[in-house]
Amino acid sequence: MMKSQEFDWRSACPISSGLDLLGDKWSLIIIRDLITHGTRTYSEFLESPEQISTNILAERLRMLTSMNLIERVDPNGAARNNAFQLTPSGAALRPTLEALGNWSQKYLKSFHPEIVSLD
Amino acid sequence: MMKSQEFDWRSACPISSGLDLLGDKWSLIIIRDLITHGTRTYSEFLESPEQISTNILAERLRMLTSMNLIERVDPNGAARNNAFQLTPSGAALRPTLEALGNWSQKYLKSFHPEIVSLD
DNA sequence: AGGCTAACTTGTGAAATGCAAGTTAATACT
DNA sequence: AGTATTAACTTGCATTTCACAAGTTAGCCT
Repeated sequence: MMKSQEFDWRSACPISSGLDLLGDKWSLIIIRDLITHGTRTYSEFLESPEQISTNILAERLRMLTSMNLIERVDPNGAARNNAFQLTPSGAALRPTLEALGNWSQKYLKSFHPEIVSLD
Repeated sequence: MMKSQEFDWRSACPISSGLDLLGDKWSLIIIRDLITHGTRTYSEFLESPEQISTNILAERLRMLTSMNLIERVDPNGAARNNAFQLTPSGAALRPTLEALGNWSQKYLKSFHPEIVSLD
């Protein structure tokens, strides 16, 4: 188990620091789902086509919450049906995800023909 | 060993597809070094403060080359002192990295006080 | 109050990563 | 020309992360 406040940053570079936090296959998928849908419950995240597994989802939700990128819609409510939403700092990742999505559309089509366009 | 042409894409979403390729701790560090320095040899990559290990570096250079994001400066030359450079599609990742760097600077300072500003 | 189900946790095997050492071949030196 | 040096890797093994399946807990509904 990892307490996210005590991260091991590889360097002082902002890009590498961003990757220290979000440079894995799942964290930004969670952010994407929240940008797309506004709020999302635990089981709604599981329905995304990428098929995250339950332990990874739980751990990422914990870490994203501890880094204040996401929060419960009802902070004091019980977990059941208590969706997550982006905080301002999580929502501020939108330009990064848009840039990545645009890049992928443009340059991955030849490797991945089924890739869809963003609207 | 992985032949990058036969990637397992998790979905048709451009964001998840970008992360399938680049969503790890090292690929975008290599791209960053090339954006910053123009060209970089194998041993120059090893000097970056993040300290990639040699096997991971070799594998990532292979896969980024196979996906046409980077290339040798001298495509027909021997490996020794034959630096890498970005192709147009690799260079097109610049806006994504800038967006990520800007985000990190703004929102990670409280967790990582030593983080430096981009110029 | 009993059953259902959302939100997890736990256990175990597989894969990715990190670390140290070894190999190869091009260049530099004498 | 022969030898030493070193850049660019590869290999083997320990460690960490991840995936998959199953189990647990606690709200909610009737």
